[in-house]
Amino acid sequence: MLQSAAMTAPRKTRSNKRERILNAAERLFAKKGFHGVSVREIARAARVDVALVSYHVGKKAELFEAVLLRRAEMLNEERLQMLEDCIADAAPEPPSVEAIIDAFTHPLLNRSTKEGRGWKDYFSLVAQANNNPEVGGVLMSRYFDPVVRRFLEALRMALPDCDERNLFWSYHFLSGALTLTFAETGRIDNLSGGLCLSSDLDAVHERLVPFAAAGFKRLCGLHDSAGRQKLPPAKNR
Amino acid sequence: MLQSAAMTAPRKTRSNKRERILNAAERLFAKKGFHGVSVREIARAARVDVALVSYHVGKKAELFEAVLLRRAEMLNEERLQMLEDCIADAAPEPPSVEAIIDAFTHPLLNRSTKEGRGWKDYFSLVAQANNNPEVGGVLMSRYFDPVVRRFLEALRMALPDCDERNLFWSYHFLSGALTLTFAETGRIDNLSGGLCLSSDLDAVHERLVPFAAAGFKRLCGLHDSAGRQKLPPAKNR
DNA sequence: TCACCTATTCATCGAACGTTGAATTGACTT
DNA sequence: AAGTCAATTCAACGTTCGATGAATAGGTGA
Repeated sequence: MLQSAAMTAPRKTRSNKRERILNAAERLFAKKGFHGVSVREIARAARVDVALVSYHVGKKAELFEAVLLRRAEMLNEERLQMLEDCIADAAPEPPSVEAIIDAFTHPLLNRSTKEGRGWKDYFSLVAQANNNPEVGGVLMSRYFDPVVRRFLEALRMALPDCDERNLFWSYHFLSGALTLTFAETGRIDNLSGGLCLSSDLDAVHERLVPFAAAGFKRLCGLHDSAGRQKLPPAKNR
Repeated sequence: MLQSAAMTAPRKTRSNKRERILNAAERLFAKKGFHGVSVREIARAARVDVALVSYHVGKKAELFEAVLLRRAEMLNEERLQMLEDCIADAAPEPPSVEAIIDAFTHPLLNRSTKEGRGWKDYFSLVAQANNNPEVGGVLMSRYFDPVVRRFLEALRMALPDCDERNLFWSYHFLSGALTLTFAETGRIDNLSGGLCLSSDLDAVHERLVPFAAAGFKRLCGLHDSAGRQKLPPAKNR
């Protein structure tokens, strides 16, 4: 994006080997995790000499970040656009909680179903990273939280006088549900005897939005602030 | 549990090195994942010779399973007991959705807060395993799904005529929210500017139960089956 | 034509990996 | 006192790891 001409058509050289490396890394990191794959294995899968990985991308950790960053940018753009659209559509009323959550989840679930395998691998990678104590609180925050803050602002419009901590925790629950979906581990296939499929993200999209919206409304109060129900103390046992 | 006497007081031999190995493995697997730790590093942390790992536990993969299994058994016992209690307390009425979800989550969150560091490490390990496509659909199913099925049966009592697929997916969302909580990545600390803390599982427990219960009721229909609201088609865009 | 620069290959470094067979210890039985 | 057996240590196997410096190829601009 920064170097305009040199990136798109630099005479005729510039092979696609860097892309091949990133693609292979994406697939293998998604399948086995950062430490579960060697740089040599990635290079082999990309049909590229090992030293080219260092040359084009850098060290192994930099390769991981490059894979993570590559798709995050376009994702974030689309999510913000969809959020602005849904705010504009509802104006001057605030948008519904459902519409906001849909703008948050739809660009992800839709890409994973409608586009190539690369996106599925990418989201599986995100799922593992998000639950990893080494990177979940750092890389994920860096790449995605700026967008998350915008969505939280919108949710404050839809849920006025909402308690801040309830809002953050509600988002946390939504993030966890979405994240486990991306992992596509097949566990629900087993549990449901084949009635539900991890890979059926359309089925998730139909259900995650109302599920999470109900949770947000319950915690963050959809009623007038006077009549809001109090949380149970949860001090049993 | 099988060998009764030899386990508890075998004269005086039988050091605790096997336990030390499992403890060190639990901590390091939780921090860096299966492939991120070497057997030698685990042995070093346990202050034990490398070969003792193979002798007492077996191969690296068997060590991982042993760590996972060790606490799963007592967890499952307590969860089932709490479920039976909550069913008995409510009888002859079916228990509330909130009570069932509390029986499902409380034994986990409570141990993680009230007991030693080992339990926190264990749950962090579970969080990573649950989101890992290599083991999330196999090991997690094997160790925890028998208990999950019992909870789903109870939820069918509380939510009669519930659509089966909605029930499974609702559980999936709950599992994701709970799982991300266990990871304790610190991401919400950053996002909320310190207002919420990953380590504050009491705050989670207060909120996860009503959040998830609202989602279950929304998806699985708390009203009479005639007046149930239909899901939006989600075919927008 | 020649120098230049990027892209690519080759060869190799030391370190760490998981696992195992053989040797040693030490408390108990006979 | 000798024997037994589980627990533990020691040493080493062959393999793979991430990284890099030096050499090569090949199209481009001077």
